[in-house]
Amino acid sequence: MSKPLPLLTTPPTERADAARNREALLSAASELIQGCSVEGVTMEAVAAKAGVGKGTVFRRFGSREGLMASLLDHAERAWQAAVIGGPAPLGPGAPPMERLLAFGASRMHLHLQQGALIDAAGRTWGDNYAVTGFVTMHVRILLAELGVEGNLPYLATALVAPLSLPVLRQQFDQAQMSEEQVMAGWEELVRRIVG
Amino acid sequence: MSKPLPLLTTPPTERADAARNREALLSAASELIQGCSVEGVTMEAVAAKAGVGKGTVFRRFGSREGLMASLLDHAERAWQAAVIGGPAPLGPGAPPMERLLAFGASRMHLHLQQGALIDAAGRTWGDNYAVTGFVTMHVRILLAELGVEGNLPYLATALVAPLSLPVLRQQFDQAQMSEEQVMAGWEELVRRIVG
DNA sequence: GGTCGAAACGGACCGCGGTCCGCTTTCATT
DNA sequence: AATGAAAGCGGACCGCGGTCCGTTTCGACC
Repeated sequence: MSKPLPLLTTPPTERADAARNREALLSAASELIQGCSVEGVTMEAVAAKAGVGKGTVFRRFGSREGLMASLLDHAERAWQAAVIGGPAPLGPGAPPMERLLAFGASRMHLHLQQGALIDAAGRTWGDNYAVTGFVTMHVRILLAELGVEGNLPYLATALVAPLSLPVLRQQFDQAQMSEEQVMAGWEELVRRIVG
Repeated sequence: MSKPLPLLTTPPTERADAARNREALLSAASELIQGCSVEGVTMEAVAAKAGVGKGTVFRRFGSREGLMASLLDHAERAWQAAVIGGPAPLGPGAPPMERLLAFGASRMHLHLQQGALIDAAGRTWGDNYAVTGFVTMHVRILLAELGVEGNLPYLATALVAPLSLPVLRQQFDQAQMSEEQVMAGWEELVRRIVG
């Protein structure tokens, strides 16, 4: 019996040992970050803790930024799953405006929680289309459900932009705002744009 | 005759040789960046071109990011001067809405022009209050002149956020937007917020 | 089970950012 | 002009991110 059409399964299959090492490295990195600060974690330390050579880490993740981005990816997937199929109001089921406000609060907290990791991942994460694309698309759909008319792609981007880490930092550290104040400001922005 | 109240002149005076070296280093860095890409310019190369030791560069600017931020500072000062006292509509004299739209276009172009430098300066630049503070304050004042009511500090931040480099990159590289499309989107955002 | 090509591995090696400390320069004071 | 102390200087040195290439391991096929 012929094997089931390789092209339909997983064309560029990852070797078993490679997959094992990827998991070991992600776990090792995760644990080391618990212990020290993110900046204090070196690639050599991660490799050692995972029991592999340094070259392997770079082969798997390309760079330090790539490794950090992979760690963020886990949290991001969980968050996206909560948006797509989790409990309301973040997930489906609540009215669009409630969902939108829940989205803003949730996204803000995610960015603050993962702040150090986001910094460490740099543009490898920031330019990740799977992230920015999903987020703006979600907002865009909610805006459509709210009956907003106009340039929805741009408006969605404009709503997401003030939730970015640099902006949040500026508001907390320089403008001395509290999380509640930031969320209140964002809600006002939303209501102005929705009209 | 006593010297003129040191506390009122320049308490932490910079020594003459130090000032000379600062200028030499900034010039050297500037010229090297013309020749190579920003990432290709090393601190040692800057030091060598300026005819000083490597330690001096770090003494003056603290870090590579600090040096890059100092380079950006020149362009930023010129831009702020144009906003404060340059020709309309960016400078004073034009109606607030015209000034605001000119501001957006000008700021966008500045970010795009200095993109590589902004990346290289990292948070040393991004957390610079003299920059974010000036920009949001300017927008805030224009919004006030336009009779906008509500949380002006937040609205100003929300208008500035979509002009940030990561957002612009996302729009150009991922969403395939042209500069005109981005500006049109921003203008629509402005009109919605101004009402 | 044996064979073979491709993929993965590991650690020596390199370049750059950043630090450190003994030496030199500046300049206020006399 | 002499002087003393603080500020500045320079380059050897360190650690980490990233590369390279000879060796090892996997797994597809016989």
